[in-house]
Amino acid sequence: MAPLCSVFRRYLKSRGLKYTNERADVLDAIIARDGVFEAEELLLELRRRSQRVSKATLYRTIHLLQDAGIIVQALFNSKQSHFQLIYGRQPRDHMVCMKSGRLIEFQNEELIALRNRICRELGWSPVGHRFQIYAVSPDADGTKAPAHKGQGPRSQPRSR
Amino acid sequence: MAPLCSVFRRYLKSRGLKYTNERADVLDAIIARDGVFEAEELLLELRRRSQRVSKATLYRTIHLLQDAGIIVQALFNSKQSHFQLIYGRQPRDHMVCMKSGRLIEFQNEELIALRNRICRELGWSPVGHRFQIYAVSPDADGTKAPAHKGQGPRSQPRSR
DNA sequence: GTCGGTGCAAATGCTTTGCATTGAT
DNA sequence: ATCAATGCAAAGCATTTGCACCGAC
Repeated sequence: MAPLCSVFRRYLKSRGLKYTNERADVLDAIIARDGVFEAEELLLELRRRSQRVSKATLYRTIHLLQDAGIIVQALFNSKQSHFQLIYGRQPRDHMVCMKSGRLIEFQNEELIALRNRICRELGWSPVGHRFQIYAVSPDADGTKAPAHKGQGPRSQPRSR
Repeated sequence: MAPLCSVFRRYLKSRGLKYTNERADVLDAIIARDGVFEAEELLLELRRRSQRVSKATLYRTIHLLQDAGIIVQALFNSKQSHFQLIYGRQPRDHMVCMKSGRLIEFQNEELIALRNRICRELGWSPVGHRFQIYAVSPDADGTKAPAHKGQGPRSQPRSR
């Protein structure tokens, strides 16, 4: 499989766009994180590597990477967007603990098969999906941890 | 099954909160829409019925309804939140057309079973889930419709 | 040398909050 | 009467955009 940077490069070229240092740095930071990430975290990662990229450029690059099929949106709690590297990997789905906020990723062949079957039955052509399970992790069963900021199925009283 | 308003009422009472006209109106509007909705749409629905509810109250009520387990968040494209009535119904999952933006809901027993199995295998206890399929609907195959504002799997060039 | 890219600061747009007033119990 | 709820306008915050300067091809 071609390294990600050349995939990106090829994509950019095909669109008449340029492969700049900033764009390369962002992609590197994403590869380094290897998991679900949000924009702010990437900014920190970049700073850690003393690679300065402005917020504006970061967001613009994230969009390009989505178009290029290298990353996709993931998760859907909290108001900020989360992304994950997808190119050349099995798509991963997520399970979030409602008590501790712990997040794990998993893959499931059956899910894909089921997804495709559902589409076929309705006459649609599958392109992608997003699946997130809300659950309670075994290690958090008695705990009342700080919990994720997001908003999955609610149940706790709000602070107000 | 108890009517929704009394479920809501009971929830509010249990928290020492009040059942106000505004809250009742919001719930009614949600029931009337019966499907996925966003805050702004509810505001319109309310206005149509000449029931004036401020934006602030609407959002506050939406949170209460989530806590009460009457509605849940749904979808995850676009930046605004989408919700759907859930209390006393089978949870519905969604399929969004990447070309036309068309949205359909579906239910699938197998999905729930699969979800539970995945949880069990990992030792977690399922609470809920969110599943959205990105696909192309049969009727939109050749079309280049106005498409949803959201951001599922990207593929089209951005406007910039 | 050309366009496209970048950073900055300002703008957006959804959602939340502070506060004085109003209303349900 | 009391304590919560409402509406308004202001504040928040992640993300986007306008613009002048910079840099990849």
